[in-house]
Amino acid sequence: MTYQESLAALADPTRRSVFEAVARAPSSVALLAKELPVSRPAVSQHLKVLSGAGLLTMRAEGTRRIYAVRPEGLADLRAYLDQFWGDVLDSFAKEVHSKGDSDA
Amino acid sequence: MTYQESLAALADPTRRSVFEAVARAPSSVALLAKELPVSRPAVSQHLKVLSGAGLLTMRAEGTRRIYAVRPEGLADLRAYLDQFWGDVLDSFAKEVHSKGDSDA
DNA sequence: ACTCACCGTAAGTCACCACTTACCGTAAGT
DNA sequence: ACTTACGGTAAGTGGTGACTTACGGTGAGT
Repeated sequence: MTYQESLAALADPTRRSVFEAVARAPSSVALLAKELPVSRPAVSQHLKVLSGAGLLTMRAEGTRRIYAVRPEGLADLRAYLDQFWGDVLDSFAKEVHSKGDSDA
Repeated sequence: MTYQESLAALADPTRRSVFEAVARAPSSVALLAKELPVSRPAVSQHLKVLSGAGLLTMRAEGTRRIYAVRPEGLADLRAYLDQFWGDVLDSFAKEVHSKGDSDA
């Protein structure tokens, strides 16, 4: 149901980098900010968006917040894309019928 | 390789509506503009972006341009998402090892 | 040849968003 | 108790992009 937010979240290059880094290995905010060309608050904001889209989960560890990928978020997005396969195949079938003559 | 553009293209709600309409059935620009709450030029611009991302194909039919979904574009996006499953599973494995004690 | 429908592009405007600096709260170390 | 590291939020700014109207160019019908 949140595939819209997921798409919007992953559309931004920097935010996608954040997501990819977390996917490689769960990490803290400061650590992510160190390996990315943006400030720590920027990373924090991106993590908020990604979490809001259901793509990440957060776990507190002292003052650190460890972010990790939430597989269900990825699954939702995949399901949205897969939904089109049927439509596309139908469209192709109709195309063939309206143009081709190999009816039977 | 164009999954970045595909994500950016599908991130916009209106443009996603255009894509979904085309997925239901290949259509012309004017026809799409009729069923959407935006002007014809806006639709035309969206179609340009979607085509540029490799998500749509175009076929001329007189003065009409019939747009249809390009399955490979969808496949590329799916492949990008699937790429993370391995990473996520690895992360989980490491998480278990660093926290759990059921080693053997 | 004229007209009409279809469509892409140019130019301009407005809203949104990614980023920064500054600030404040909180948990751990000494 | 003090200091230090960590991180979320507020406020302000610049750039990008989605939309509009206006225009030009092309193919089909008469």
